[in-house]
Amino acid sequence: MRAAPTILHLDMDAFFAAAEQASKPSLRGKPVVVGGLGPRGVVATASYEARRFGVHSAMPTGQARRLAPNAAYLVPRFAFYRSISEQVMELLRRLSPLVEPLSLDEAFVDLEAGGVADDSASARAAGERLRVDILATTGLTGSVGLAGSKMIAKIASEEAKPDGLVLIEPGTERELLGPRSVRILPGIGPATGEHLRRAGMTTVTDLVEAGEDELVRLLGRAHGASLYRMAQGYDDRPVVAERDAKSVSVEDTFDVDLHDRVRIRIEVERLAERCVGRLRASGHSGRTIVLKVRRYDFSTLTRSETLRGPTDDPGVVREAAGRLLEAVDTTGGVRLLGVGVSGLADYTQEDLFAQADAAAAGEAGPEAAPGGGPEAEAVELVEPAEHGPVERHWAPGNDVRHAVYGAGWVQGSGVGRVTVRFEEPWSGPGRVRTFSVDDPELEPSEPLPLVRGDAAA
DNA sequence: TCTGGGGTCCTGTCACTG
DNA sequence: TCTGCAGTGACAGGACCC
Repeated sequence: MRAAPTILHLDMDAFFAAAEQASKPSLRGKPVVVGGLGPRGVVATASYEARRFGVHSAMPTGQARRLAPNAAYLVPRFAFYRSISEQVMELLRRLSPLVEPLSLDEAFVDLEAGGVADDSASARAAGERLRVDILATTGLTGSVGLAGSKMIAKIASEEAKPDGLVLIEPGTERELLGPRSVRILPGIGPATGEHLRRAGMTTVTDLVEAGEDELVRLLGRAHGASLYRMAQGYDDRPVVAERDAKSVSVEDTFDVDLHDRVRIRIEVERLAERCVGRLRASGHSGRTIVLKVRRYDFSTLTRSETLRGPTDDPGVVREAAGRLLEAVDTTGGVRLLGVGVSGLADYTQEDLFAQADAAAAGEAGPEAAPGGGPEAEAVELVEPAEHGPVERHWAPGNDVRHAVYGAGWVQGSGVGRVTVRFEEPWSGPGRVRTFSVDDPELEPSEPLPLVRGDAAA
């Protein structure tokens, strides 16, 4: 808790949908839904126009289509959003060296560490300047909350949405929180909210009046105690710039439940390979292998196995995941499979053996030959090469370039045809044309920048 | 057309160990 | 030698967040 509003929380407005609208002029002002488009997809982000129809995040896409049948439905383009996010985070780092990203579209900034004067006017000026810079750099809007703690700054940015700034003066937290629903506090989701409601607590004031002992009795030691503090407006969690990853995992939900045991085994092995790919890319190895299975009835179980030492060997992870699968009953069908690795280290058991060998042979210590030699090569993950004619996949929303008509994006595809709208972020709404899916003049392409730079002008 | 994907943290239980 | 206890690590599940 600080006596000055020096914690800033930035939340980009409807980020994925807004990025798509900025990149596709014909979608501006229209309902846009970004998410999984398969039979089991869910909405990642809905534009404010789509929210007016009742569409919101985490809603099944099928339900969204019933509510907003005329909205544009697009698959997420994470690489594109990441590139915009990096620009935004760079602007935040100009404000302060202490920036804590929470996701692609959200971050905390410690203004005190950035030398911003600790008065409300200075904080507000820094926040407003940031919003202007974000709009100029990315063409997108973000909402800013300023307060003396992370919790209140986050609540403030929620109040500020869309495209606004709210500053909450330190000292006024309790009166702000008191009448609100308990759900406003971080860590209270649907289950805890219902638990508290059954105990007769619906507002933050109810929590304060119940007292710490009662909350601990209801919710457990850690959760109860921290909730009691939060309900009183106390939150002294610092802004933390660097966070070490604790686990790496991949999972897939299948369009249709899997029943065939052989197929399930193959999918688990594929997931294990993908997981190790991610693990290696992050420069880690891990000791505990976790298999996740969601069954036909949505019940989820996990099985884990801890190895003697950390590994990043795809064969070892594949075999461990396979062993864990042996112990799982999959009759009835499986809708999701996942493989994860936790207990992360930045070395492997093999490294230790290599070090021991080197020591035994009287060689130099572990600092020798950094990144060189055959070990470094072994860490390279080789993607399986695609050979022969590959069927191109024209996902809705993806960028393309046509030899004659230029830059555009896929509006839809099916029965051997792909429909493309030709427009650029800085053009007006463009025209639509339809091609054969194997038209040689049509190519997938990289996203264009949202704001036209000098080079592009 | 019910319910994604990638994480974090906490709790209870059980086995092992000194 | 037996027993009880406390501490610890592994494991499984649940809740939450974006």
